[in-house]
Amino acid sequence: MARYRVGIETRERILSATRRLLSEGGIEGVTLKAITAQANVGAGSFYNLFDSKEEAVFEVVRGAIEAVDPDPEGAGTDTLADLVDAFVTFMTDSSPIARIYLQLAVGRGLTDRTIAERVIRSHQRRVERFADAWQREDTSLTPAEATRRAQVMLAALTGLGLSALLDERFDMREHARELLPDVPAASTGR
Amino acid sequence: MARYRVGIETRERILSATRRLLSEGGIEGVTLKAITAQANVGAGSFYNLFDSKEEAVFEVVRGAIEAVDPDPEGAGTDTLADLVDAFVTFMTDSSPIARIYLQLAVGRGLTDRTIAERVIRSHQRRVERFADAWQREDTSLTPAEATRRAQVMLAALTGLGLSALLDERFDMREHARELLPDVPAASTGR
DNA sequence: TCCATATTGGAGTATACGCTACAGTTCTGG
DNA sequence: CCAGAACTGTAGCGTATACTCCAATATGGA
Repeated sequence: MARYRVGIETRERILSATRRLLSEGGIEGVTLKAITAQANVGAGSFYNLFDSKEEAVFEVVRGAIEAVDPDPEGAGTDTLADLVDAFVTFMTDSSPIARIYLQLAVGRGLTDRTIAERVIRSHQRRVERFADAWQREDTSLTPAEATRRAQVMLAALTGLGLSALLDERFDMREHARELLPDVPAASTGR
Repeated sequence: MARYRVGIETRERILSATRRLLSEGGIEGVTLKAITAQANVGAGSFYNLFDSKEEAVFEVVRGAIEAVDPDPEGAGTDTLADLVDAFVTFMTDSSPIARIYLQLAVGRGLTDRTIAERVIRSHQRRVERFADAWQREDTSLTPAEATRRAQVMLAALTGLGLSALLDERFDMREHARELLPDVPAASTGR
């Protein structure tokens, strides 16, 4: 089912509309009606290009996550600080989309097996990247230990991100800094 | 509008039904129809006793959280380990209800101001309890530092809990132990 | 040019759900 | 025992939603 050019363009238009609605009105504002109105497209056209509304939403969220990746090529050159920074940036700068991400991961992931697996997989990939970076910085670490630490660190980041999204006065970057192994000043115990 | 005895009993019946449905079918299974059928009650009776479906759900979740509180009297005798343990127990043992809690906190909290404030408040209370316990165990800590640590610790616990709920193979208790300040030489088993 | 295939719009479908109106029944304090 | 308040069940209202159907039209490779 090769696409014609117009179809591809319409697809882009739909994704833009979805992204915009997601950013401005949260996940609640994204109804099929809203998307098709915003994109100037009929419902039939939408379903000619997407299998479901969720597919469009996922696509947008995926794009937002990729946009802050410090090493999109997978060259293995990212540091722990880079990765933490990327996570914090995603949570604070693209906060409307980060909200959606958490709402999907938690709200739907805890209910829907398929989504849960999707979330777990992407989470594990992230854990691996954190663990790799950690080992690159502290070569004395065993892989198992690095993974364990990465897991706890990502959990903490997720929790901090949640706090930040719920309470905008919460300074996520400040707290996230403490998670890094060697803090320049104020040595935090571990 | 003082309640009659029958009304109070009906209320209990509705809460039991809600709790049961919540545990067995998750938040999706809890429709008004399901509740009223399970409780042998008409919709009219339900709304005579509750303002909304949510009220009943909140009530059930609140009860489940209180049930694992290591110091329900607020005597100030709970240790950090107690608090962590209670959190882990809530997440793992009452996992269906913990799921609901997170779904409400995240799914609705990120959308609905009222719910967000509710969640933030209860979160702050928990942070304070963790910080107090931490100070009791390490009297050299300043209140600000204790709070900061408590915040990060709770964030990590929340994140770990999320992992545990998404992936049942994830051993939350194991990871949570690492968060405590002084690990007494990795003693396995409990 | 031809024509198989892709695209389009939007009215219409199916359905689910929270909640209410209301008339009849039960409760309970005095 | 009785008056007024609380309680009860049923029927159905109102609304919102994702998605389908299909006839008409556009596209672009041969």
